[in-house]
Amino acid sequence: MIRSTEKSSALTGTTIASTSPTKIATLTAFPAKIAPRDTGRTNSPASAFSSRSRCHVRPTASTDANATETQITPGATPSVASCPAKNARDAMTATSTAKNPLVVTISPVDSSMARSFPAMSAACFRNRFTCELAARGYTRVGRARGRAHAEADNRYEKCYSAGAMAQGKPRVRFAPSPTGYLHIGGVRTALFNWLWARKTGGTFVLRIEDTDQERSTPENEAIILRELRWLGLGWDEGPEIGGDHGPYRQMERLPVYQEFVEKLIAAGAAYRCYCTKEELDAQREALKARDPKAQFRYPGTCRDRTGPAPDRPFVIRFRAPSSGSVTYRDLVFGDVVTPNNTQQDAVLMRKDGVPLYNLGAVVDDLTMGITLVARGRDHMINTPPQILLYQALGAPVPQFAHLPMMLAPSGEKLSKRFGAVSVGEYRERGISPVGLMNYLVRFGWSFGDEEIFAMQDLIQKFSWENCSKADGKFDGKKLAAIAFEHLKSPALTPDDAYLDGTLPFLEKRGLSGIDREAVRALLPLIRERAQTYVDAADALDYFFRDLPVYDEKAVKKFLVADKAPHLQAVRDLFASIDDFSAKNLEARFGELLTEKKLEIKDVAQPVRVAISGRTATPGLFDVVALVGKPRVLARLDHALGLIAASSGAG
RNA sequence: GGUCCCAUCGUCUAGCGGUUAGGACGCCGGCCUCUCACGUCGGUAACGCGGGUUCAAUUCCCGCUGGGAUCGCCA
Repeated sequence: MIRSTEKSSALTGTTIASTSPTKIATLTAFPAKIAPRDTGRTNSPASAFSSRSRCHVRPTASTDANATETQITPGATPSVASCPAKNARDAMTATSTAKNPLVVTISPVDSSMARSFPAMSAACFRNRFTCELAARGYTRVGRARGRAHAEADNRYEKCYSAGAMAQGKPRVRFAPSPTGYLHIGGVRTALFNWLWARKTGGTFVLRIEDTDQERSTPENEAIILRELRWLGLGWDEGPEIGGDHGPYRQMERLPVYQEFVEKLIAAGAAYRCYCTKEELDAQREALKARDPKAQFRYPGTCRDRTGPAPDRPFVIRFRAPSSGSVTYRDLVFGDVVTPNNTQQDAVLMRKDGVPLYNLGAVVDDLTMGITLVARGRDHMINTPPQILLYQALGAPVPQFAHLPMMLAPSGEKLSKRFGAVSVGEYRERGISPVGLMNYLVRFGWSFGDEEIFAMQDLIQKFSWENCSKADGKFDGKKLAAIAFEHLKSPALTPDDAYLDGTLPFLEKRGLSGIDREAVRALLPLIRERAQTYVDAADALDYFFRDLPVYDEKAVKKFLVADKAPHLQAVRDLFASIDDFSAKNLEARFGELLTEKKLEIKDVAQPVRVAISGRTATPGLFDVVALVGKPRVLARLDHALGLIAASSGAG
């Protein structure tokens, strides 16, 4: 029984009916309607639910006040329940065990589609169906592939947000290891976490994962903290500022890991392993020699060891389950199912009591109350074993969000080999920090067609839902262009920020003690010409010297003997002018040109070179006005001197 | 090889079953112009392949191919 909001125009089959949801059938009969479509093809309803299918639904405790329209009668037994895919069966089970009536809508849809609803393909219907389940208060475990689900995802996201707010603010973290400079990929991870914390009023925790004692250094840590501050990514809890969940360096938390390891051992989820690294390496080598393709797994020598413990150092291993699977709902990637039989008894803690990554991360995220773990996709493979640890600990599992990877233009992992990968290098190149973050945030995240954002914008607009899943390649030109957009616009980079960014580079050029306000006055001329703060300092250079640094080629080309009379005339003209405003200068200059029957292009370049030392500057009269009469005259005299000297010598 | 993940211009992306497949960077050309820029106008260029579902597939489903991640007492 179909009700649809038909429009007669829709009968043509080309016009789309209203975009408002079109209500459809009473779904008591739902299973019978979708199942029987046996086309005789291989794509039967059952096979439509393959093991690759992504839709999972689970009843939640929610009650849905809106569920008054059309309903699937709870308890209805779907006739496709016998389909081979467990996932699909889960979905169907949700139907049959639903406590609340379900409402199914199709939107938007044209009337012919609504009419043919009973015959819709199982796959197609399943999508609609699960979307609506999710939207109606059912937790869909994971995002389905494809876009038909986006609406539900969207609504789901809102549900989630609301839920998280009710339970308490999100706590997110950035957990770099101080084994090198702060990598721009790491910055992106930090940024996404930071944005989420700021958007939701949550907490951004900074944790230093310094358990790799071989490579971690305090210097590297200091650099990371400094760069994060430079970017404006301040943390709410972490090194140097403390917090209620500290300490925030893993090497200062060793007793915590010890405590959790003991819990795990007591619960039988972990055990002491007395095998030495050498023994295992030898076994690994032996296996590789026998069968290069085979993958070595810990043989379980100490797994069920009985009797007295050997008097030897031991590591702690996880007793990994060999059956079942781990499923988690990634905020970006949707459902991820990983069978446990691929897990092995990984080492959790070294013999010296220092935890390995998975243990450290889980214990810290747990004890620091982290509610959402957002990190690079390269960590995705670590998530199932970490969830297993949470479960072994009887602890709540946080949410996860993985970000697609940023690759070098070659498609390889972004590394030093590619070029600049550390934040410091971009700072030294004079890239605007907000511009850098704007580039980074647009990498794997989008907001319609918008490209340029102020940080406030981003905080408001950011969401996991708009993250993409595909890896991408770093593009330095695009970064430069976006950073430039930020420097160009006073709205995006206020004068004071611009000055803060530029002054250090002026100092590097030996121009220290410069009057901030004097630079401020020049900013309008500079902004649209400087892609970076380095460019800005360069463009500002000759305003702050007695004499500019003369470019050799420019001098050779424009400060030549036959231009000397022009320069002299200009010099005399300028000397006679008291109102040194750009406007007045231009007017008087024009008169001179008319009088001498000259064209501006014959004179402008020599004058420009004489005054700035270079061929490319802002408008000539702006430059003259801002360099100021005394220095302009001095420079013209100097240029005249240069010409005289060279023609005398030549 | 096992496991996991992904797939729209060269690059970053929009797209949520009907679009002349949009924007941005890059590149090319025009305009503006005292130089350099900015700005502006225009051009270039993409749905990996094969099936299925549908009146209609870039979009939903499956397979293939391709790419990536990972398989450490690194993180």
